[in-house]
Amino acid sequence: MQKEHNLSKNQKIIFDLIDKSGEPMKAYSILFNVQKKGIKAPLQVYRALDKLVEIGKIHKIESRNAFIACQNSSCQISKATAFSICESCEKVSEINNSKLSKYLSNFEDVS
Amino acid sequence: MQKEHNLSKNQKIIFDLIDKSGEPMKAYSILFNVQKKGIKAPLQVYRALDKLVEIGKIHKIESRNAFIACQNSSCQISKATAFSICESCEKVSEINNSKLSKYLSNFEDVS
DNA sequence: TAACGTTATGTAATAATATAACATTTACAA
DNA sequence: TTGTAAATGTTATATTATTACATAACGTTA
Repeated sequence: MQKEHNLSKNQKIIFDLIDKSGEPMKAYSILFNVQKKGIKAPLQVYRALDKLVEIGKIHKIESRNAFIACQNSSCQISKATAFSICESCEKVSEINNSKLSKYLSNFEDVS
Repeated sequence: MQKEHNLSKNQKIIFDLIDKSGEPMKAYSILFNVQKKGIKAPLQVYRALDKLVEIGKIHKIESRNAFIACQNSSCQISKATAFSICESCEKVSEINNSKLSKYLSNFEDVS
């Protein structure tokens, strides 16, 4: 089990949005969606996103510059995450493969 | 063996620069470095980078917005590439693990 | 509860990364 | 030699992310 984190106001607004959407969301799209809740500037979004990534509630899909809620919050896979991304429909899924996550977790560069 | 590609002028200039550097290079750093060779605009750089990625001569490190020469140009690993990135020194290495590349190559999302 | 350190927030400006749109030139096979 | 795809050149602009600085809220512990 992961440590319980009390999300701050902005963090909660932004996490809820991403979690409900179920798919990767981009920072400025998030910004647009939360403006009615008083979040007005990119930095407010990026700060919340940074924190949410840090505590493992969301992941950044680097190749898309987008953020998605973690699907494995109760297990340790969240520390070694990989995604599949369909090249035609763009559907993103968190890969759930214990061998892969073990390999990534234990990875040491021996070069 | 991979198909032989004849690089165009801009592609060759940019590939040579990345290949010689031996580490990930960012697009605007590349641009700065090739201005004396007549490449003056971001788009000229991005177009060459796109093509070089497409033919497998370089990889994009998505989390760094940077490009590095492929270290496996003569084998099929180049189609299923992963990198290790040191979190303190930033050193990047292309992972060479046949089981991993086989897993990635054969990956099918069954969800 | 007062004082302190830490975390979160607010705001403006700007840096860094990437693409759109359009015109022209080059390479090369039919 | 000409038709076509690939590559190039150029300007403008869109998108993504950070710097810098000020203020407020939270939690601890003296």
